[in-house]
Amino acid sequence: MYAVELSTVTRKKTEAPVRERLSRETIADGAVALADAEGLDAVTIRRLASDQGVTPMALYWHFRDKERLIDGIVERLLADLVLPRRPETSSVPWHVQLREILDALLVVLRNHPAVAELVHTRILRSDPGLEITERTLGLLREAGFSAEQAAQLAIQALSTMVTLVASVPGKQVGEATDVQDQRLRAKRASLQALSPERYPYLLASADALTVCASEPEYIDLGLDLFIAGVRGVQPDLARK
Amino acid sequence: MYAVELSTVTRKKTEAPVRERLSRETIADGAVALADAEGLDAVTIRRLASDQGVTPMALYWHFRDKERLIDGIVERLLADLVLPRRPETSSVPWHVQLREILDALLVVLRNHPAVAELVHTRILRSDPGLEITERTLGLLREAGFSAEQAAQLAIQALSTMVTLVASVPGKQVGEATDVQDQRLRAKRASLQALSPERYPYLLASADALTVCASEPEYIDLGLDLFIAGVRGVQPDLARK
DNA sequence: ACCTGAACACCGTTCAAGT
DNA sequence: ACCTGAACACCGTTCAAGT
Repeated sequence: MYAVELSTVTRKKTEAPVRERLSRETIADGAVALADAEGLDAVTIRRLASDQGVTPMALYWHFRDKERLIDGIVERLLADLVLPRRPETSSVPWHVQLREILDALLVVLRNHPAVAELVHTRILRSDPGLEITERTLGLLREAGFSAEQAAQLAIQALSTMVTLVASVPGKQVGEATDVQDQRLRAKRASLQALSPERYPYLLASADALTVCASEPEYIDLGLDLFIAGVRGVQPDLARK
Repeated sequence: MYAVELSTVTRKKTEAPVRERLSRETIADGAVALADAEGLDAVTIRRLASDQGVTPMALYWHFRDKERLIDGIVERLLADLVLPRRPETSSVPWHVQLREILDALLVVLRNHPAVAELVHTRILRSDPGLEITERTLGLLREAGFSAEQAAQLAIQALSTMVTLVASVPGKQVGEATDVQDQRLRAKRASLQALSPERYPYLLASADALTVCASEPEYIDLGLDLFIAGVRGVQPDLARK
């Protein structure tokens, strides 16, 4: 693991001859950029510090510990969230509005898929996260769900979106293209080597299980699936 | 982080005076037990070795690296998977069978929620994993989905089950009860401190967002949701 | 207010050597 | 075949000190 990092990665310090001041924002931005480029594992305190041309301990003035730094990353990510305006008439069905809201979340997650998973446990720690949860809960209540059901569905909505972005088959951020090709080739081959008697369906879907032909299609299907699910479990009394 | 571990955890070595032989199975079992007891973060090569009364390097004779060891954990977990028999008549609708299969997966995941997330990228590396995927694909094809759609839905089915178990609100494996209480109290308080004008629905659902009143209910809702979703996106021609 | 230096207690892993 | 010892290149974090 370390060996791979050492041999394939050249540490590009982004330090200017004279460094600009550190701040929570520049650190978090650096972390997002690093994750996008080399994957989440590359995001360490020491690496972030060295990229900024600064001692690891410098970061501790801005964040209490790594956990808070990660909170900062998520906050930075969700800051870009643009929620659709609340419609003025009540003519737009709740499930259409819910889809629009979740789509807005998907947009920011897909901008930085490497850090998407971090959002999972941290939605309620930022303003935009509170906002989107509030809107989601409102729509679910409108659909007839109880406060408790709405809470459970809202949590599942958000984590489904995160999982969706993080589970696109064949994708692994920060992997060199040749390594990725090699990995996928091996995976496909191991599936195609299976017994056709025991695993006919696996063989028929081997390609699609290995790599996603169309990422947008995959994501859209996941969103369709979730919305259809919520409509399917909607309390009968409120159905509309 | 380390400070916390050091102060709250007493390293109980399970070594007998005379150690029994190591094996891939005993190591993987130890890892699962450790994760159950103290959370996934506690599972390190060095800790596992020390628990078995052995040098860290001893593990490298049994597993090429930590990645493979984790594969071993997942294999161990999925070995307990008991799939329902294939019904002999075709009178059982596909979605009922799909539910039974996913329920079987949920059973093993819920046995060891701490390692559930590891299954996500590793289903196809074990025999039982191939088996459940094959069955899932078969039912989806029967429902009228294409080989590609079936693959995408199968992946989402499995990752939804994993996420479901890993996302039960308020749960965090390997956390001392008093620490957990404190964390949840703080979370609830921060939600209840929100502005009632801006966040009326969040306030109404604050408790349910903090901690799960009923875990089985939460999981069941998630499963209902998924099945309803698949039925909702089922190609019209094949609907039955 | 913002950052550095030195130190500590951990990681995963390699390589040569022991039985 | 199975395991140990010593070493390496990393981690996050604390604490005291510098400007």
